[in-house]
Amino acid sequence: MKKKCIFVLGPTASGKSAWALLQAEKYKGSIINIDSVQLYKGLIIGSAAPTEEEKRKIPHYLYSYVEAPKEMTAGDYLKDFYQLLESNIRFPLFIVGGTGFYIQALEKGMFNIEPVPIEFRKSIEEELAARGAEGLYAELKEKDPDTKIHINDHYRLVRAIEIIRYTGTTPTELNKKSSENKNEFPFEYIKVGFDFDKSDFEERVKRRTKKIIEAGIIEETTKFYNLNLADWAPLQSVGYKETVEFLRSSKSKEWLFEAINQSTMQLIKKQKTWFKRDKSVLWSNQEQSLAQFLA
RNA sequence: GGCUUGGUAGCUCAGUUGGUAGAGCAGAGGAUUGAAAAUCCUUGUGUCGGCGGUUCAAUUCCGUCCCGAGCCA
Repeated sequence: MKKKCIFVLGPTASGKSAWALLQAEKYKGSIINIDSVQLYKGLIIGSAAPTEEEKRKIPHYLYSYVEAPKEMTAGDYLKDFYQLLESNIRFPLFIVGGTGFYIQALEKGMFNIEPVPIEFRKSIEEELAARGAEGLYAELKEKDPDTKIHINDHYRLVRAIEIIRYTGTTPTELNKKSSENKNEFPFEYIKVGFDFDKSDFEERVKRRTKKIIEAGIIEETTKFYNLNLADWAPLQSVGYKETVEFLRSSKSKEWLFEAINQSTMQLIKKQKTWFKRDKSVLWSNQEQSLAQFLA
């Protein structure tokens, strides 16, 4: 039988994990995480990562395994993913999560350049801080006239300059090459999506936020906060960044609830925008689609 | 009751030496190739508390009333 994969995607709080768990049991498959926060060890409550009990039922991979202060990148994720596939894991694979960027990276690959040394980026960032973005942006425009990067998007600006200076080629060029090479995902796959209307999400998110706070996101965050890890990238994510602020400035628990609630709704909106443009996602009759695909 | 002060966009507030107003946040839409739950872009008509008066013209000045805050009784 061919090895098959099912991407289970959608905004946060859309019920994809629960569905995937059921289906993985039914088809005796396994579950792989594709959520950029659930990767980290110790960030369980705030990211609504699966519980130990859930993980016992079905093999789960790439959950809670990255230890602070390590920070993951999409490239690291790809590496870990393919390394995992070298071991003997059960198919069908349910790849579950809401990080569109990672899903895209798996599906279409990423251009293959060697990691740029940190000093490289550091010097560019210093240049940016000292002299502003104009110079760097002019350099980018000169080398890569078709760039879509905005001058205010400093993160992408620095990354583009780093690529240009280190590799001598441009992001646009690399992009073209990688789409010609088509490093496609090596298995047969479908993508099923889960989604709700905004008003339904409002209800779900309120419940989720309440649960997260009651389950102890404050305690969870405090552990990292006390280790001076407030700047650790994953702690900038929804739920944790609000809790860090809560710990820093004596805000009320009501404030925390509202803040997490709002950020979660914003996250959902952004995730919807990401998934909307992927026309191959099956948004309805997920179970039939799955049965058909696995038949 | 008197004095002071405030009432401007859903929220917090700028501002207009008189020519009907603008930021941040929120909301809406979008981008997204190693931070992605991050980062960035686009998007602002609202009886400028009510009613009167002065004026060619009032959100701006004057009067009065309503609501909030503070102080004094």
